Amino acid sequence: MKVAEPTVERLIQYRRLLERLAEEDLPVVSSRDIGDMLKFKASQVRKDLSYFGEIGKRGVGYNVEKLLHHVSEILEPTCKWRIGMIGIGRLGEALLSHKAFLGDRYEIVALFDVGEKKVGHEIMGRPCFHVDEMAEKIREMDIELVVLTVPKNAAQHCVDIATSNGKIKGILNFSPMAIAVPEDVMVYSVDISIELEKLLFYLKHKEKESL
Amino acid sequence: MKVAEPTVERLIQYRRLLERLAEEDLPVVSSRDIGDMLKFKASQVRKDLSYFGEIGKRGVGYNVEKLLHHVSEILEPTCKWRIGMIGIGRLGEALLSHKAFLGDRYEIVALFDVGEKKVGHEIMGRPCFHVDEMAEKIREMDIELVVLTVPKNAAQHCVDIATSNGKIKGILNFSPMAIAVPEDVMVYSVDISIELEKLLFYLKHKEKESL
DNA sequence: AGGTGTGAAATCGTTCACAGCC
DNA sequence: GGCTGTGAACGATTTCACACCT
Repeated sequence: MKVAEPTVERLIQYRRLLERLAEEDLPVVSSRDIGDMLKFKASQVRKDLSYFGEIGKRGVGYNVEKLLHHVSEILEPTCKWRIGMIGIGRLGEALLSHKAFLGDRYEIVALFDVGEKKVGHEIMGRPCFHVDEMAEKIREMDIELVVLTVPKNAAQHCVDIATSNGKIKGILNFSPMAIAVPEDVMVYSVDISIELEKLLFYLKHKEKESL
Repeated sequence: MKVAEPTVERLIQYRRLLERLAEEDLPVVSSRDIGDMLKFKASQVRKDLSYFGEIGKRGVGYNVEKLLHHVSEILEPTCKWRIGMIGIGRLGEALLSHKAFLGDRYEIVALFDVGEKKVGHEIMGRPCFHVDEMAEKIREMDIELVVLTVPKNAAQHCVDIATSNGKIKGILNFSPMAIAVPEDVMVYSVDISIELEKLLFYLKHKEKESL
């Protein structure tokens, strides 16, 4: 079954919200409640949730526990992913301790860098290897996913090494580069300056309008 | 003139690419070249670029300098934005030194936190104030934009204080929360775990398919 | 009454295909 | 021949509107 990307994005947010609501022991929510809290239209919420079967009760709403279970099921990965992080600068270190990477559906098992102060040491409990050993370690350690937090000049080089032995299935790219990868590797990018610049652009336009 | 969000996103990437090409003294590029480098369809590139006037030469391509100037003009803010950063944890510090915030179109002029070790000190050259002083400092220092890098429990509270005096026009939110803001405040969010989870979701689905 | 599930309509964004210019 | 600019076709996503259930 094919699921549209905006839908997946919202499902992830539903799960997050539902986890909170479940903790607060709220028994039911309506699509309108969810929409208000997450800033989506109620009809959008209903469409998303009905996509995987009828789960709500007409006239009542959705049972929080049941819905959470349902949504989690949809999102749950089949296995625990082993992740390598390339580039342990400030951003890399920040991400290492970031909640996003503390889930139990994945684990950062190895770090890669080129700095003498890092290679050969443990950083926040994970071993750090030299980028030159990366292909080897990826194979040895069964790493299928990498998080890329290197400066833009190094990005493509690191990607080439990482993907060279065909083990890597996905890359989460924090560098501001459009990286080239083999066909079967999936890339998602988080580009901080794009979001900042978008905000600036639309702020400018709103100002113009209101003159 | 209204510009679609995906278009703005691409324009930002065109500018980035063109800056590089200009440095390399490349005189002209075609829509196909640009598309290949950024992974967009050539027709998409042409549509985006023609949206603001005819700027290319048929049979030749686009003059790099001229196009860069043109695109920059479209994206250029009307003023230099003064930014406040709320929450100086690891992520905040990483962003402080991140290239995204080093541009000359904006400047982080103040930091806000609650930690004793930070408040009252300078961090990477910027003064850090207590969150309780935020409303006051925002007014005094003419801050119109905030970057929010606080834990999720603190997010809404900080947003409420920051927006309380109506000076703040935009928020770049790094916390995994749908924050509530006054109508005239624009919010963009960078949600790291959403991107990671999306990647995991589609990787799972690709695996299933290929069975 | 109140709230879900869902086809149909509307909106938004991308891609095609080709005329027109260099 | 090569490449842009653009209306028209297509595809994707959101929203509406209402039947149906409790």
